[in-house]
Amino acid sequence: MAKSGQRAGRTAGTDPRSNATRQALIEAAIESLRFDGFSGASARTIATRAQSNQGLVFYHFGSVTDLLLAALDEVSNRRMERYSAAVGSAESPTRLATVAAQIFREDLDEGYVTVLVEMMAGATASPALGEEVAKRIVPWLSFTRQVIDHALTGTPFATVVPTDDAAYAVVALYLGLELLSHLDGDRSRALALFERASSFAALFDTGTTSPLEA
Amino acid sequence: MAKSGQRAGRTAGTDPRSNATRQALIEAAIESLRFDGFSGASARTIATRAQSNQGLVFYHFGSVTDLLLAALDEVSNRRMERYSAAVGSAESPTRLATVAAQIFREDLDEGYVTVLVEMMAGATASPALGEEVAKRIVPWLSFTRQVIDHALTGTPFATVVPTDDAAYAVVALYLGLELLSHLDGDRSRALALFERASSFAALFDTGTTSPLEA
DNA sequence: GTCTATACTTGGATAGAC
DNA sequence: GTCTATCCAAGTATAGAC
Repeated sequence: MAKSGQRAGRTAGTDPRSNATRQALIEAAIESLRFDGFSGASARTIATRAQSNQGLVFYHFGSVTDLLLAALDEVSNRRMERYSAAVGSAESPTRLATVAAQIFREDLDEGYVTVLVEMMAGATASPALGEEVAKRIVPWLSFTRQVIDHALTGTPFATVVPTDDAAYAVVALYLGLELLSHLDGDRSRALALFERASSFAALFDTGTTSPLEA
Repeated sequence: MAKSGQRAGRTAGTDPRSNATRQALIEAAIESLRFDGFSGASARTIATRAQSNQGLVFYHFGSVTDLLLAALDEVSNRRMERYSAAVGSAESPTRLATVAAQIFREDLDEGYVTVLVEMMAGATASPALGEEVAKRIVPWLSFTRQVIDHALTGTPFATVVPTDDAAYAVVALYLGLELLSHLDGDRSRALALFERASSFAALFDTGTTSPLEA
C-alpha cells in the first residue's frame, strides 16, 4: 500500500540490483517445474536452485504461485519468439513440417512444454490459478491457428478444415506427446510422428513456394 | 519384515472389515486427484474425503504414493472394462466414432482422464513413480492400437498406417484434449473434434458391416 | 482393524536485522 | 535489496491405546 503500481511483491524494479535476483528466481522456477514438477516447486526448492534465499521469492513475487506464473510467462515469450522466427523461414508445407519437428525436438529437450504441462496439471488445484494459466495458453492456440491458416492456403484442405479446431487439436497433440514421451523418457516415438507428418505434407508442396527455394 | 508376501502396508486383506476402508480410501484418492490435483492429494485431504483417518492411508497402503497408484489402477481397470464393452458393440467406423465420442464425454465428465493426467504430470517429481505410472499406460496404448487395427481393416489405410504410431498419437491427443478442456472448463471444443472425426469416418463405412445393422 | 496422539519435516509467509 | 530468524500450517509417518 506504500507506492502506487505495486501489487503483491515489488513488481517494479526501479533499482538495478533487483533485476538480477528476479531473473535468477524465474530461471530457477523454470528448472524446478521441469525437474521437480509442480508439486515439488516450492519456495525453498526454487531458492536453492537459484542459490538465493527463500524469503526473496515472496519479496519479489508475493507468492510461489505468482513466481511460477512469471516463469510460465518467460518460457511462453521465449518460445513464441523462437516459433515466429522459425516458421517465418518455412515457405513450403514440407519445410514447415521439418521446422515443426525441429522445434518440437527443442521443446522436448529443453523442457519448455514440460513447464507448460506442469502448470496446466497443477492448476487443477485452484480455479484462480487455472484462469491465469488459461490466459497464457491463448497465444499458443492463436499462433498455431495462424500457422495452419498459412500452411493450408493453396491446398485442397484450405476450405474444408476449420482452422481453430485444427489448432486446438494440434496443441492438444503437442501437450499429450510431451506427457507421454516425458513419462517413458523416449522422444523417438513422438518424433517419428513428425517424420510421418513430413511425408504427408510433401504431397501438397505445389502450393505456395517450391521446396528448392528454401 | 514380519510375514512373507507383505509389502508396504498390508497388501492382503484377509479380514472382511478391512476391505471397506481400503475401498473408501481408493475412492477418495480418485476424487482427490480429480479435484485437488496431484499436489493437493495428501494423506490428510484424502482421509477427510473418505471420512476416515489419516493414519489409515499408511496402514493400508504404506505411503500416499502407493495409494495414488492404487487409485490409478482402479480407474484404469474400470475404464478398460467400459471401453472393451463399448467398442465391442461398434461394428462400422461411423459407429466406432460415435462410441468413441460417447466414451470421451464420459471420461471428461467423470474425470477419469484427469486422474491419469495428474499422475503423469505428478510423476515428474520422481523417476520411481514415473516408472510405475508408465506401466499403467501400456494397457491404454495397446487397447487403442487394437481398436485402430480393427477399425482400419477394409479401409484404404489398412496397409499404410502403422497402428502403434497411430495409437500413440491418439492417446496423446486424448490426454492433451483433457488438459485443454479441463483448463478452460469447456468440453465443447474437444467434443466438436469427435464430431468431425465421425463425419470423416463415415467415408469408410462400406468396410465390415452396414451402419444399419448396429 | 481402527483411532488418537505424537514426532519430525517441509512449506508458505512475515518481521526485523544488516 | 538481502539475509536470518521465526511463526504457523500442512504433510508424512509411526506408536500405542482402544
